Amino acid sequence: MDVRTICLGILSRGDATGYEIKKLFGDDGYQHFVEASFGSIYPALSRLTQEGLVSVRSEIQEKRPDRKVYSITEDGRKAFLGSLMKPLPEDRHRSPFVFAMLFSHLIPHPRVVEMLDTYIEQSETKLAQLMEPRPQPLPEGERFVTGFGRAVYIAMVNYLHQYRAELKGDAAEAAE
Amino acid sequence: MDVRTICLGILSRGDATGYEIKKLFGDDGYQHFVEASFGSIYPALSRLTQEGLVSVRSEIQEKRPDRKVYSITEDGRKAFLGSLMKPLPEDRHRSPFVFAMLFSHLIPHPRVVEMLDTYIEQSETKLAQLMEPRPQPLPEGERFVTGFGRAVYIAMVNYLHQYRAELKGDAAEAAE
DNA sequence: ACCTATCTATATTGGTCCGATATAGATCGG
DNA sequence: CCGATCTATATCGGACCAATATAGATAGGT
Repeated sequence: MDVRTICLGILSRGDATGYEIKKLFGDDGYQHFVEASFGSIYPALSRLTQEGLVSVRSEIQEKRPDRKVYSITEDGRKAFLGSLMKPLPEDRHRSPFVFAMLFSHLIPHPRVVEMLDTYIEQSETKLAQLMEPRPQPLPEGERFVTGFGRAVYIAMVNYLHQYRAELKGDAAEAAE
Repeated sequence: MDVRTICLGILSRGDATGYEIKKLFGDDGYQHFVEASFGSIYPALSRLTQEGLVSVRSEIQEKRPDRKVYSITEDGRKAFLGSLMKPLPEDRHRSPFVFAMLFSHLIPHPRVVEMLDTYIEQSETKLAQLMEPRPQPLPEGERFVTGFGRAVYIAMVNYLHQYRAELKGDAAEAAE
């Protein structure tokens, strides 16, 4: 899903600046399933403005740089809805960690354990974010996304701990 | 993880052509956690050859176009191992489907069900690929990767079915 | 015999994306 | 006063990819 469509989706839920959109990809936002950088957000907003799918107004701020607030237009809502009605692009998963584990036989054992421990910590952090209580009732879409994310990360973390325990056993055996 | 490092990893397991490397990202290869296109594989192989990290030989084929077979060099092995010893880039997950579900309240119910059914089918296909029996014993790295992938996809598919059943209940209620 | 689909094989292109960088406005703790 | 961090907009060079190009096949249907 391209960055312009993602921006339209976000703006359909409320006005925002480029900086605010980027922050939504942070710790308690959409980071588990979409992301974009400043390098693509600002050009996307410019293009959407040119296409008439969003409008923009400047706000002067005291003590802070001025900000540009973007709003979705009626054409923008239609375009976004249209993109949801078309076949969706496939998911993409990239995991340097999982790829690296394929070569664990080439890596000194302590480094393998370190990689695994780092990945476990990162995964537990993300799961903790997903498990934080949210005001109820959740909108239906968010109920799905939260439940889905929790289910996947719980399975990940469980498997990682189980595998880690097996490594510990191996290390103990190796130490004998 | 950049495409050159991925290519080095793949070539550390055996010689291959650019076309063969691309095929490894297909159905029963690495697709669940890394991928690359021809648009990046061929330039990466060229660059690695220039850097002396791989070598290349041409093979004439009857009835088929000639092929270029790449082999990793000793420098290439060291470079690859070096990249595994450094902190790994973070995972990236992009799910247009999950993002779209956030807006399910804007989408006609039949389309939501269709999206969900399509995603369930795709996920079940990938799980079936992961569940196919493999010659035992698996190398340690592959044992982790296969187990991890299975754990994650089983959780996904279970949650998707459970959520789908809830939708069915909603639809039945709506039909009354 | 021809056409379409699919495979084998290498390679490039234009557009998208991103990490880094640039510029400019702050607060806060040491 | 300095470094870390936040707020805020924006661009750039390099990496990546879907599509395309070119060229070699097989196989099934009409």
